[in-house]
Amino acid sequence: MGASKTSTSQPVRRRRADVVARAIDVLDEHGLADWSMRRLAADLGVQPSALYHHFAGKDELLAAMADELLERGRRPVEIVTWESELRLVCVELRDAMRSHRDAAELIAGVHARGEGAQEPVRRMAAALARAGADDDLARVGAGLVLHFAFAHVGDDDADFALGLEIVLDGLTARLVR
Amino acid sequence: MGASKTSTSQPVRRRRADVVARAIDVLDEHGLADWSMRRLAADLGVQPSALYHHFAGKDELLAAMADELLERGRRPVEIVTWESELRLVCVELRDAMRSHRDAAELIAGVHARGEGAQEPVRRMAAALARAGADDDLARVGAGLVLHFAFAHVGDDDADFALGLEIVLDGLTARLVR
DNA sequence: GGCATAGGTGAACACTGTTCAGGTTAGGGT
DNA sequence: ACCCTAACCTGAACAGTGTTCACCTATGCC
Repeated sequence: MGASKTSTSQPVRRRRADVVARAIDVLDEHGLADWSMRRLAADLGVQPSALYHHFAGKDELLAAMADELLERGRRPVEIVTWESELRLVCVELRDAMRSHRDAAELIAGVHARGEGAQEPVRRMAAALARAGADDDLARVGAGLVLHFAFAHVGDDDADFALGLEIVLDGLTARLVR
Repeated sequence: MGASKTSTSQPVRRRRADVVARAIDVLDEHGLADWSMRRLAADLGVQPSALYHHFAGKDELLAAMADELLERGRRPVEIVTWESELRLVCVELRDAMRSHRDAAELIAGVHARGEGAQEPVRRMAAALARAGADDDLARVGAGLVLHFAFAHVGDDDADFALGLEIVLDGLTARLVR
């Protein structure tokens, strides 16, 4: 961005965003298993304790990283059918999880702890609800597709597509009745 | 040391199975997050280093715990159809994952690391192959059902059953064509 | 009875996340 | 221009973690 510093707008202590960006760099360089608060702090040239002014703890920082990766993966596409929406969310998720080293473990782990990465499942549940699914079907179906995406990031494109079609078939059978 | 017998150390010999059983007790009492080699060792009245005569490391021990829990969950039931086999494996998995505190995280984590808990997915893939699925469908289908079971342990019985039926519907559509 | 070895000791290494009292710096309001 | 507040950071410490090492010992087998 070519924006110059404007004194009219908020100074925007964007330290937090810097930390997240750096945290993702550290993830790329060392992997999730070797990612640590201390290593990130060292990489930032800062004491570990400084990180606790931006994040309550490691889990919150990891959640912010996951959300950032999901946000970067968003693509503005016009949605037509509920199936295309589900497919799009899956593709976005898949791309996000493959965009950086260990991003799949990161995102799945954060979601398992219920600390973030909640938006994809909300979007899918909403799409299913719009398609006429009742609450149970929307909730279960969205969770089904989400966890399918989590579990099959490592699969090749053909396997991933096949698995997704199986799930969508099962959902269709319950929606268009 | 010299003349008197050391009062602080009394070697108690254990076997591998004893250690695993105790490890599961510790899991029940403290949860997975607070489970540690040192805590288990203390619970056994043994030095942490003694555990490394039975297991190469923490991961191997956790894998042994997961396998033990899955083994305990096995039930000898006669199988008729591929669907009933898949359902049975799911129920066994679900029961195993609910049988002890944090058993779901344990089993899913161990499986994610590819260190054990590989039998359920093999059984399901074999059932699908017997039903006429090609290699791709058997592999993808088994993984689909397995990860569904992993991801939805926390759901109530109705949600779990609904999700399973959706997946089975999707599979049926591709098998009986 | 001797011996191999499975099992155990206790200390140490190199880490981890987190907390805390206290210092430094930058911006906005008066 | 000043002060004040809040954000930001320091450095040390706490309470753990998994793992390794050299050395010792009890048990079962020939």
